[in-house]
Amino acid sequence: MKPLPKKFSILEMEEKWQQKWEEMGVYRFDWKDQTRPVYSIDTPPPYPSGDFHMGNVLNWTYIDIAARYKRMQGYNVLFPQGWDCHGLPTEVETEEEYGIKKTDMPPAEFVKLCKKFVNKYIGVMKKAIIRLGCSVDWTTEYKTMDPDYWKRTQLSFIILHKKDMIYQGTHPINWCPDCETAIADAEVEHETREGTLHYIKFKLDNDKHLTIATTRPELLPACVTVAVHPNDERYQQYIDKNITVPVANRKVKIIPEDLVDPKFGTGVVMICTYGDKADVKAVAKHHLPSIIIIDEKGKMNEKAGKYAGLTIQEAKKAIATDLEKTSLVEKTEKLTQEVGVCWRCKTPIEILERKQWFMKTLILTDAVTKNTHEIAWYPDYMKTRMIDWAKSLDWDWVISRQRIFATPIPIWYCKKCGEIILAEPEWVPIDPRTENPKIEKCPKCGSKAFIPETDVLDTWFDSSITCAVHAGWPDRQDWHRIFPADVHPSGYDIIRTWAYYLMVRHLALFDEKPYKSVLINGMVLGSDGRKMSKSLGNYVATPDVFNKYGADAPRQWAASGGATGSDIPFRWADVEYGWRFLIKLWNAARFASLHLQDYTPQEKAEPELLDRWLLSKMEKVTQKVTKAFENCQFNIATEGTRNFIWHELCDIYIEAVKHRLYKPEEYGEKSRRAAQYTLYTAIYRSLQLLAPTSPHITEEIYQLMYAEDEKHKSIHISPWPTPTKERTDEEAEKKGDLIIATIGEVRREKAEKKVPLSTSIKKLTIYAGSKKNAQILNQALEDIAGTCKIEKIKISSVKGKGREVKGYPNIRFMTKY
RNA sequence: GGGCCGGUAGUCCAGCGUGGUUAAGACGUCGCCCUCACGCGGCGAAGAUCGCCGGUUCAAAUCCGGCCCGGCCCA
Repeated sequence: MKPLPKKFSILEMEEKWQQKWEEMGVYRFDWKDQTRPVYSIDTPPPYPSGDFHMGNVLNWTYIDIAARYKRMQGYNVLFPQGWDCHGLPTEVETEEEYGIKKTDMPPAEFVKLCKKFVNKYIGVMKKAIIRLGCSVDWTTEYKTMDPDYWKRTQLSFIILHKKDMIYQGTHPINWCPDCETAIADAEVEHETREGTLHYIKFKLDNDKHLTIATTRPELLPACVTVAVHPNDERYQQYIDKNITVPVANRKVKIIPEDLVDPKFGTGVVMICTYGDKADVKAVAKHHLPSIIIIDEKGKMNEKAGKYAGLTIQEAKKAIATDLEKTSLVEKTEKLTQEVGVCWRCKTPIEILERKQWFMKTLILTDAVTKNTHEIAWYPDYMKTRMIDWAKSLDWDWVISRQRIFATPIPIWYCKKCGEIILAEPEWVPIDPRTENPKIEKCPKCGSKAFIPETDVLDTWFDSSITCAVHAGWPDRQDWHRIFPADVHPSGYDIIRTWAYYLMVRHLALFDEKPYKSVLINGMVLGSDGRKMSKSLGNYVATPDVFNKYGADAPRQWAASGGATGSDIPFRWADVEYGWRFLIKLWNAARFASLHLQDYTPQEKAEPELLDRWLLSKMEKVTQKVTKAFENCQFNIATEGTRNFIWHELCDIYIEAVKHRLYKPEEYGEKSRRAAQYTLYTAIYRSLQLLAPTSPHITEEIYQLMYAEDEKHKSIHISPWPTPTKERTDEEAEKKGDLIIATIGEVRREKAEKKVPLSTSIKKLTIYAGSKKNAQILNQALEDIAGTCKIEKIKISSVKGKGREVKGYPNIRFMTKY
């Protein structure tokens, strides 16, 4: 056994082990091993923004703790890591990075730049994951932009298409006129903005009029009906009557509609195609026509009549002016309203109708609900988010996007007859934008000319097959061995996207759920209690934390910051506490290492009362920590381990046995051996319990103190301890507690008398109150004397006077200094 | 408006599924101690009507109902 040095550099130590682990390959998944059970993790492939933030730290710490715990439990753990590369953010950031516009060049050129950009940031984030000490099997690394992954994404499209789970259709979709693409609901943000509410007169047939309130007069040409609340008494008489839409000069019917808020404006609203989602609902419900007057660039089209060619803003002004001229504006007022904007460029989104590709997800809702219930959720209540979300969906999933940097849809159209040509499985990966279908001619009409589908797939279409991809689908025959994944880790904010899309896709593709359990992490809050974000100014950059404290300390923060699934604030004080704990552990181990130089674990020892007390507590905490890890209660596991090490082991046990270790000539060599045995055992156990949470320092101490004897290549592949019956000793615990309480009371008296703890007591007389108590105390006479610096102790079994030991009302003592 | 979560000492955060110890721990505060692993330490102390109001119960931070605040997501 090597003595631990007094000082250590956490940063150097961590880097050293990160390198060695990779060299040793201790975290490789063994595909050939048929003996150990498999534990597979559906690691999120992060979007490589280059910023591995504290939220990622929380997420990956949970994952890594689970991985390390399971590995020690004897599982063959698959901890893969990929990168979710595609998407609009990458396109936009690439444009910024290189100062270009994607329309400046051929798509292929632009894709090259995107890849260059992504690869750069993958490098940065990979470093961060390694620096956090994650036990990733890097031989599994993949990128969703690679041809090999395209192949899988496209193959999944082909399979679903053949299963009739994918269709093309014209539906209302969210559209960003600036980015010129469809965007998903999940990509629409809501902002509070000021608008103008126009009160506009709509003429009735009888020369009277109704006034409607709208913030969007430019949509008048798209107005298809006027609605009032069915119970609104003011307007009962007008229901089913005709009314004329100004500007458009079109007669529409007044309909009753529950969605109308009688308190908004005049209680009469116009339904346009489309002003907002409520319009979409109303149009569908009442089978109204749609008149789309805005084009893909956000300009009015020919259906807007004389306003064609104007931008939305220009049209708004022009129409407002025209209304004024004809005295149809009753009044205008300012109004703050929620506007749906593009999350990327903040342009207000429009709802347009366009031909898109959809996946049939609505028909899977029952299956989603059923499977969600069959999955273990940590914490359990998070499952309702998934179920509520699935049930709340009105539309199928729009999977096509009008972008460049994404997986292409493997579809062509026959130029002559319009026949849809779906790629065959063996054609992929393929890019229809640059390659022709691998057939001579159209199977329907025989034409040899094809038009490629230029739309690409939603990025979620890439990342929603990870469970199958991690398992080796479709290349490995045995991929079902590792599927479904044992755990799907995720933040609760993306349950409705990631967990949901994974579920529907795997159900549709394989009729099987993708994961057996879900591990949820909360959001990381800034010190002000709000979700940490750069724009709020409460942001702490991960490298700042790593550079100061390394990874083990922030991992402690992540593990213990709160219950699994709850939000946790980032506080430097918590990281520092973790850091101080690591130093405490180091020093305790160092103390042990100094006293264990002549110790060999083969030697037999006879543990004394306090030794048995500690060993029994050790078994108890092992049970507690094991149970906590099994239930993903990382905070409970961490707190249990810390308290055992810091308080029971360090503050109580070590202090109480120092005299035995330092003075064998006085207390006996046998007694020293017993203390050595206990220290050796308890420190090793502490390291093991802590290894999943703080992998670096535990490895360092293990290698210096234990590797020689315990002979595991790494502590992280040492077998997880199982408590033994012979070490669990209720009686020793009870007796030990009594002794410790007595020692504590003597110390408390010294504190109250304001004498230093080192002051020796000439005589201590304990009135034990019973023979049994006296017997117990007699067994620990030397421990009490040694710990409290007592020259002479007298123990009487009778009840007596003096200071009462807290929690033991029959035990009292008197001291003489 | 809907869904989910939270409201516990000056601050942060456990406990709440299976009601029953002096409600755990940390930060901070206040004493004392340079005890030979550690002052990035040790020993002590003070500090909580467990959001409010009802109910169930011998007994509620914990179960039930209502209310008030706050957060996240969605509409």
